[in-house]
Amino acid sequence: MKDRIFVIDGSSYLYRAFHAMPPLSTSSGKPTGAVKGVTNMLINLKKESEGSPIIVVFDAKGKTFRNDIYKEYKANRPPMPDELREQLEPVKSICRAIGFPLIEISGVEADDVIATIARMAKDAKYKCVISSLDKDLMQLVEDPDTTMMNTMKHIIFNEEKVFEKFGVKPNQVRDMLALTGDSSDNIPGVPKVGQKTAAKWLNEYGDLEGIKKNAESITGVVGENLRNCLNDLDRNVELVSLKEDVDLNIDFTDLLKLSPNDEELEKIFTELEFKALDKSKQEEAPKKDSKYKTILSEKDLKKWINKINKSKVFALDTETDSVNTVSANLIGISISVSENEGCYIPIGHSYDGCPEQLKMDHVVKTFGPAIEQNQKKIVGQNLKFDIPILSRHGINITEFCADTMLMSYVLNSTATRHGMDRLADYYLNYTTTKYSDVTGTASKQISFSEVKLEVATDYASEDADITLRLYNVLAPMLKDKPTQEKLLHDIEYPLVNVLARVEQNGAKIDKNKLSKHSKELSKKINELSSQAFKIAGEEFNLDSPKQLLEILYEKQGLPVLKKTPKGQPSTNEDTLQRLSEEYELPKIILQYRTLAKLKSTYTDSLINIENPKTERIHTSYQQAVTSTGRLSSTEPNLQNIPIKTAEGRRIREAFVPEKGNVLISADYSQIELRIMAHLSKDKNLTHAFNNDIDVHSSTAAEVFGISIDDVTQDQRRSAKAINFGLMYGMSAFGLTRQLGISRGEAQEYLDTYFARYTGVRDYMDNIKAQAKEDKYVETIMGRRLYLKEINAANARLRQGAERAAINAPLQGSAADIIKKAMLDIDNLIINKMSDVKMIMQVHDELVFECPKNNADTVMEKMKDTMEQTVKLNIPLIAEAAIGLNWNEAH
DNA sequence: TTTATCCCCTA
DNA sequence: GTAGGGGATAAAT
Repeated sequence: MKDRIFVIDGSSYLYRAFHAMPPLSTSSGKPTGAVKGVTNMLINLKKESEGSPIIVVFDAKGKTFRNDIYKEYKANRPPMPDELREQLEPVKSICRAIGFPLIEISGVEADDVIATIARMAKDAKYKCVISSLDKDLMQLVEDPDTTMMNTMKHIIFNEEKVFEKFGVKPNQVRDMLALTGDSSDNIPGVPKVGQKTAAKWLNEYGDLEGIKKNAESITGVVGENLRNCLNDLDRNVELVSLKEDVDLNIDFTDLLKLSPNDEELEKIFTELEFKALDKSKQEEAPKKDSKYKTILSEKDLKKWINKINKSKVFALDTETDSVNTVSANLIGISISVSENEGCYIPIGHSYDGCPEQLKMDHVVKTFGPAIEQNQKKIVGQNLKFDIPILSRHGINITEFCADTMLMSYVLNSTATRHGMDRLADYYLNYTTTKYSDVTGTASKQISFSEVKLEVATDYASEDADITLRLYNVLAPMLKDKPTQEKLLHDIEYPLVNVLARVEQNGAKIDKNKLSKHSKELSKKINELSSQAFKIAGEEFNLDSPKQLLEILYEKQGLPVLKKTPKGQPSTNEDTLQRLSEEYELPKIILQYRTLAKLKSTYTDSLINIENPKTERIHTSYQQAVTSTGRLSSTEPNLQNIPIKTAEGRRIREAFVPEKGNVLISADYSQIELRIMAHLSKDKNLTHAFNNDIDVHSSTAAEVFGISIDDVTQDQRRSAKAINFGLMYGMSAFGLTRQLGISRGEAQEYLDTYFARYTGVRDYMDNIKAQAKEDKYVETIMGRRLYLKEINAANARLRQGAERAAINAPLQGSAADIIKKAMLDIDNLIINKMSDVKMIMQVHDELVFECPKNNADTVMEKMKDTMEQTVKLNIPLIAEAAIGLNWNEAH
């Protein structure tokens, strides 16, 4: 066998490691995640190479010859993130210290250097293994002595594997890339031609020349597109072809030498605080050797009860046949008391040949009390799901140790999404078995109860195991952040049970009212469609922006006022509104849209989503989704029920109480502006709120230099736009659009505003400066939003982060406050007002249902609790009302 | 059947 | 200009 050499695409792995690893850093704050990832990879490869030479290639700075061929080449590539740039040098030092020759050649790309080395290796009769993730390099595999490997996934690409992945041979990869283009390199391909189509053509006609010759015979839109692009294809081939004769300034024999410097390496590792890379730990990659146990006997169950009793903490997870907490049946429970260990207690599985399981009754009677007594040790992932399920079976959890989803959320709301699969990937670098892996999807989906016990045991126990492992990683991270840990324990954890109750309570809807409304809408929608078709002279799908733009702009010839981000003429409300001043059709479309939206999104879907068992609708509140700390609401979203138009408010009228009850709604008045007054301590703003003066009128009086009594409706409207705009970090340009005034006028408004409200001005300046320094902003309760783009070189990204820096403390503090109010109110309900139900939260509003007779007292109490829940420099005001439907109560 | 795009509803 | 969810269509799979 020939000797091998390995060539590593350093840049490729650096980027990959940067995105795959959590943002680790040294105690002094130096980012090290990517360095660690690459280092791991290098060490693994060194072991695997069995002493063969290893060469590392990096991209050099600056443009390459490809930019001369095509000036847009890689033009859309964002600059390297600062956090990655800082890690570039350490990575190179480590490569050198390990002893790998490191090559950077300017004017060409790393890919060209790699191609050159592969060619040199071939000349010297070596086999070449390229370690990279870049598909461009696949073309080099056309040589049988050259292979490519994905070091992280341990896949070796030879000719066969390339064909498996791309559907073409390595020597056709070049042509394929020319056809499809490459969005990451900004090379445009033939529109609508992806891997599949390109492979089909290449297999049919052999190569690009063959395709070009037969271009006339290819039918359809793609054929048309191909013929339009013929001129670009040669250029594309030139761009994707690799240069094999780069002058490397080094002899091949010199590339084969290894010159390790262990002392230097040790020193670098110490500087980077890489303890885990000690020699002892380099020996073996962690291997999964879990022993998960299926619990089928009373004796085994007892054993695990003992384990729980003796444990410090344990992870718990439930398996059900539905994601809906109101109707889900308990299928099994999994437990883990130590890492790489776990058990699954099946209860409700049912399939042919299913072994006999423990009876639900027995589990509830013996295991239930064990869980309840040890509940302060429970670690879960999204316990808001498990708690109501267990509760329906008589196992009540009111307190728990930790919820890994919320730990991750409070640590950093935007680092990753917070579902378990993502957390395992992000924090443990572990790929979990997915729910759909065991149940299938869509038409082939089976219930979890039909999953075989062996499979279910592995899946469910792994969930508990991973949850525990996540806890072990996240808990120390939180210990370093006492403010965030307090937020977690004081607000987020107690809120879990409260939200679970709100969800279980649900809201009653008047289905008759909704279906009547739906029918009326249908009728009007049909009338409007007919009118639209008449004007258009043909029938078309009014719901299709694509068809609509053809009718409006191509057939009717209306002027194009605005385009969508993707370059299509826009048909959005704003545009149609302006067009309808002169034309009839846009006006009809607008009316159609309004009604169609109400029908499909609200009337019809609310009717459909009512739970047959409770005859109420149960939303699901997401506690770990928003960047700022707000809740969000799904299935259905109860936080976007219409209110602005009369027609829309009819939807709110369908939210009703049970007979004998009423609805109470209480919402914070101007809470975000009040928080701005509190945080900025601005004199003018504080004065308005302390004296209960209408804040928008007050702003109008200041900005327009008039007495508050002389403020017109129009001036108040402008002031309101300014106030809201400020909270969103808006510029004069944005205000121009909002108010339809000139740029100069808008700037004047803002200048005057800041001259009058110097506290607000200073606050905004300070928060931005602070954000640039810290890379995060905080709410009044210490909730953090990390802003990694706050110092970005790209102005658009940086300004976006600046706006978020201004808005997040306002929006997030408001979220903190209403969450605290919900806890206070829930306490009140449990202890003193058991006939009151909290049924909805809409960011600054809470909705309750309670018996009619004491509604006045309840309303006052809720209003008072909301107002007193935190003490700010200005008063908090909640406005409350009682009604027989949500519209009336608001 | 999944994914991306456009549009529109809320605080 | 901030923060969200979701319906319908059309293309990709």
